[in-house]
Amino acid sequence: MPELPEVETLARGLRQTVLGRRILSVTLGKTDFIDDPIALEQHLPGRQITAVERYGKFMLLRLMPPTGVGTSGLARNGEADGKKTSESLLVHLGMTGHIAPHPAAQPCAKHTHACFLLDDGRELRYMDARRFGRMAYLAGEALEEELRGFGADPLEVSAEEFVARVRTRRARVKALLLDQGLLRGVGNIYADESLWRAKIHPARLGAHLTRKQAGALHRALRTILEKAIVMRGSSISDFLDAEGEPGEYQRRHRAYGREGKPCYRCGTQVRRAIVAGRSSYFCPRCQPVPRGSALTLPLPKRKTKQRRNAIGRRGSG
DNA sequence: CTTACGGCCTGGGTGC
DNA sequence: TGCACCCAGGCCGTAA
Repeated sequence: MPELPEVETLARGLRQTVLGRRILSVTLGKTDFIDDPIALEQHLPGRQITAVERYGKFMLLRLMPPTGVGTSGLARNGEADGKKTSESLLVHLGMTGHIAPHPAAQPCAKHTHACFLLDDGRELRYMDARRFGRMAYLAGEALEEELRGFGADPLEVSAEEFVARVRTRRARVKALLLDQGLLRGVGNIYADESLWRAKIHPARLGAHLTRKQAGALHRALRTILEKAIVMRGSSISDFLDAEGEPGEYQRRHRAYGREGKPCYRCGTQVRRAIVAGRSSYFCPRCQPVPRGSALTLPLPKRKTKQRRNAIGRRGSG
């Protein structure tokens, strides 16, 4: 499940391998995870990839239309061009998404749903077994509006702003960390890891944190994300970078996925509970439960098995 | 207004 | 070998 460090790792890899390449053609498989498949087929061919950026958990491939008079967008005033070329391909990997260049002659792996033939004989391929990801071609105001909906980058936000944002909210701190509108890029793994490091229980309310605690959380989050990027992300399920290599940060996990194992600080067994609708791992001793908080335990009861209705895809835009 | 919660999408893994 | 079910992240509708 790619979060900020995994997407950053991927973006850096793609920057090395596909920056400056031109997209010759587009081939799509299943398209129910793409906002407007026709737009991809219409706008991408001929575009040059002029930048690869990470925006929260999104990857942005910045695109430059053919200019005709030989003015390569990359060569000259890159900054000014960056303004003009607002065209972008947004890619969200969901939980099982992969994106990497392959030799065009190589057979497509299972669940390959988008192929972008490049001008160097390779194909940038998007694979996603569950298609929980998202892909969209956006430009101009539509792009700006999309990006406007996201909060601060956790690596850039100042301590003051982070503390202010968290302490003015009455939601659980875990939910706040996962709220992409508040902070962009944090997912379940790094939320739990930073809360463990800051010794804060995930069910604490943001407004109930002291300034010191909120500050500690800001530092913990930043430290962990930076270390995770250095280690090329966490490969807990099947994350692979642009070179097809797994990350290493899962070896450093202190809370996530460690139910029943001893806390690295105090030896107490790490617990799992459902907080903000997500599995949350924490040390009950280092991260004491807030008073009056009833924790939801995992596997609470048998559920009423009803036939579901299926259908109902993502809307247009 | 803010927050909480359940359901939905999908298919790999698991356990019976 | 078959199969029912759990789970994941993001989003949405609804309730409090």
